[in-house]
Amino acid sequence: MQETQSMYRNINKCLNCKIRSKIFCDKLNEDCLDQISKEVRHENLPKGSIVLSQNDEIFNIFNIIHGIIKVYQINENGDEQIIGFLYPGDFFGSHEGGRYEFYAESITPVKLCKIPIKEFRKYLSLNKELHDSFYVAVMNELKLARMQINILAKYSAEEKVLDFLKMISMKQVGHGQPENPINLQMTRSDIANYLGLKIETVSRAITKLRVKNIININENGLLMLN
Amino acid sequence: MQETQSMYRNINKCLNCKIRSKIFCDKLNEDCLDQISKEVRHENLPKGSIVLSQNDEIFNIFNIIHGIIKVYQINENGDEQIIGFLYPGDFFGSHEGGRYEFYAESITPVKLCKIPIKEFRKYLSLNKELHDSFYVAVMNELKLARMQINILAKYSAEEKVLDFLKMISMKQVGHGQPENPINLQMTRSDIANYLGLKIETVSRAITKLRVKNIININENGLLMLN
DNA sequence: TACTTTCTTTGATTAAAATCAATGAAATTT
DNA sequence: AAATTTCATTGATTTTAATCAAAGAAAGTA
Repeated sequence: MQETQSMYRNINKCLNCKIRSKIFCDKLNEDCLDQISKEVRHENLPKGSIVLSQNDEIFNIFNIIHGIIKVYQINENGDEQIIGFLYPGDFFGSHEGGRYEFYAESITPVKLCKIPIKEFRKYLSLNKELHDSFYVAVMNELKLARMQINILAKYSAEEKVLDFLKMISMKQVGHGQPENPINLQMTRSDIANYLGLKIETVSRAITKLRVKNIININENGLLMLN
Repeated sequence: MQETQSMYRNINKCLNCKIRSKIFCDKLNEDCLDQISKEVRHENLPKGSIVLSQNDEIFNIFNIIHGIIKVYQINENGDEQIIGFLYPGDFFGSHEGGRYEFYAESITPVKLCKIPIKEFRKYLSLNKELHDSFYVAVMNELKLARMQINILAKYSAEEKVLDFLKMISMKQVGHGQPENPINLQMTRSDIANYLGLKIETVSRAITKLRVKNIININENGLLMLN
């Protein structure tokens, strides 16, 4: 971690950030960007890192620069419930009440942009466009949650799995990847948990979808939506 | 609808509103309240009224003063998916993108407070506390969506139904009702839809919970959580 | 490379929910 | 009040997913 960075480098960190256009950062002018650049840290973390924990006090919010994060809650029975998979350009960590409401864990190596919430709030109150843009990001979280509800309420395992694959494909497109092949970085166990199914059921559903030629495995062993 | 109202009546409409403390309105000072009172309309609607429709342009946001609203989306297959039940003190109708993302339909007679979004936005930008409070309300929606995800991902129908009953009980408490008995205003069909189950399964789950003495029916035929 | 360990798939069996069907209760309409 | 419609419960059967079990594939470690 380089604590001493030139003004020039600070500007560059945010100005040339490859996810800048995906998130509220594009609402900051160069002056602002220079200011906030000084507060922001880029962190590289290996697969399996817990970035933040449910009930911990909120000190930072995060943007994903690359890699995938799984987000889960521990429910009243002590069970893990995955509530989302986050991709480059997604942000996470902001909540009312001062404490994180879920765990965030990397399922691939990740590069994160870590913004101290205190600093961020300052810019929020100064910059109306940023405020609005942040609101859009929260609304997007809500949209995703409702997408998951619509998937979970489906009756058949096959439908759930197919919808899941379509959603991941969409996510890929969202950060500039092609819609096919589908890069399933999460384990069957994670998919099963997300969908309220068992591992074996997910596996069988994928096999059935393949037999029906709704999906297929390409020459590189990667999943394709037909 | 009385279009001519005295200043005095306007102030009273919001100042003495019984849900004022439940929602962002309590962040408005008397001057503000007087201003916004002129814009706000109270509407009484019978059971079964569609208050707003998915994809319609957003002109108003709503607070529930009394009664219950069910919120649902029509998914890509044309199926209805209920994503929430709203109670007095809940607000709905605000979305990014300028169009409502769901239908809102009364399942009891309701009294609503209807606020033109244009006016509301004006106050949002003038009043930082209101802005923050509104953000809290949106975060609360997100929390509820995640609660539904946690319920839907449960494996057994019995668990889903029990969690649903607990949630409704909590909702009642939230607007000043006792936690028991549970007033299930929605039909079995609505509950089943919300939980991703069939009507018969919901009915059987309730029977099983009663046999296990986890719930019981009191002398007035009302459901009690034990 | 060989050896673990973890992850994934498939099969057989059991358990649970959907479906089909009928009846009963409640609410609404006439 | 009677008739109709809607809603809720229960039973029998079928379908689906969970569970139990084992083997094969992939990834990580010694």
